[in-house]
Amino acid sequence: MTATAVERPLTPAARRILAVAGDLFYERGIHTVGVDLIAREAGVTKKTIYDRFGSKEALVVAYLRHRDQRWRAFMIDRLRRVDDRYARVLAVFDALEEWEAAWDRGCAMVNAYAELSDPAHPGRAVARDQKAWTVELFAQLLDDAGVRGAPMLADQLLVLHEGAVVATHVGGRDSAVTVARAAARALLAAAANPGTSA
Amino acid sequence: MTATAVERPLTPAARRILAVAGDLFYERGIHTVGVDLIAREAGVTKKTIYDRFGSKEALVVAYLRHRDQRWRAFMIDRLRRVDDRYARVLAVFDALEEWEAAWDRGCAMVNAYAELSDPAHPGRAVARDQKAWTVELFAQLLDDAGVRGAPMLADQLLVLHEGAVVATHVGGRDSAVTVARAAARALLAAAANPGTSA
DNA sequence: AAGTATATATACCGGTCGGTATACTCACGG
DNA sequence: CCGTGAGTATACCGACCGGTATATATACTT
Repeated sequence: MTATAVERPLTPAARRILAVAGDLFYERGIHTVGVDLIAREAGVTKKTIYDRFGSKEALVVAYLRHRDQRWRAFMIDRLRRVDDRYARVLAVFDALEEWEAAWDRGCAMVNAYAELSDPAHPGRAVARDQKAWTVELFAQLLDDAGVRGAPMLADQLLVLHEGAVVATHVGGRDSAVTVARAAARALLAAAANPGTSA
Repeated sequence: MTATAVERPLTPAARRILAVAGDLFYERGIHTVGVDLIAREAGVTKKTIYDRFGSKEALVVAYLRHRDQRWRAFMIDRLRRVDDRYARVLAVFDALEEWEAAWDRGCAMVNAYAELSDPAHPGRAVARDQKAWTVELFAQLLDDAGVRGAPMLADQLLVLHEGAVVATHVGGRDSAVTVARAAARALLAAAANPGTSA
């Protein structure tokens, strides 16, 4: 009963803290940003941070969750605009391209995984959940499009999705999302029209 | 002339430092590992570290370079064992699977990119170079296999390669390399036997 | 009017950060 | 025999780390 705290709405100061911490964590990394800096930038004292979030670790988890929610909401919104169920599968890559253009430091979940080396850190579960959600999204979209009998395809699309982000930022390959979408289109076509190959 | 230092062989202490720092940086992350810890674990004083490497940043770069060299040598060795030029393209994923089984923290280059938020940090160039080398490797293998006229394919294989690593570790999807190899096989077959699809 | 929640300001804690300074030992090569 | 390179030991530096303590002000509820 007491284990799961009630989701109370954030106080104004807490919202400011989360916004500032989100920007700083994403842009400069979790370890390099101290709570003193967050307090200063948010116009808040350290005590307020600890009163609202309890610890830096909890603040990091809140940051990752918030970021994950934004990403999911963005993706759902973009997919809703696409009528054709078949095209909607590939529209994930259009949305990714748009998202990528707005952020220059890659995937916050992947970056957090890299920084949080302790397997027990709760932030890792947030990152893992996002990837599970994404592969489930692909599976759902494929099912909606009537593409069945290709059990690996949703996982393949996840791999293309994650690889596109890494290739863009770490590899500096600007067209990686386009490249990934072309691969996705080919795999999707092969699964939708079986028998065209030996 | 004086800009590029001569590659002098590492002293025994320097080798120990690099080995220990490599393990610690990879396993726990660059920021969480201090030079005091490296000195202690390597049985060396801090002064020796700074005498040999000059700064922590330079030590990080040496770590990334060393790691990159190991990876390239491993890949080249594994590919040399495969006679068939066509199969050799997919053998990259077999080698990756073997490599992945030996390391539990994903790609050191991707992790370093996440930690080194300063775009000017020289470690970033090492990470980028590895991805450029990998895509060039794919392009060479495809050319050797006689697969031409698919200009995006090498980049697509890189995306699958990087995505497989992320999906494995961040996403916890154990079969991601297998999934990626299947996708690579399908894309390769389509490029090698054109005209089987509309 | 009292109590609670939210916030401020300021000072402090022990510990670690990357990096430097000083002094000493040892082995090797001219 | 003497200098040089490689190494150890130890102490120190200012800055920052995550986190806590204390005391005060304000605003909304009941």
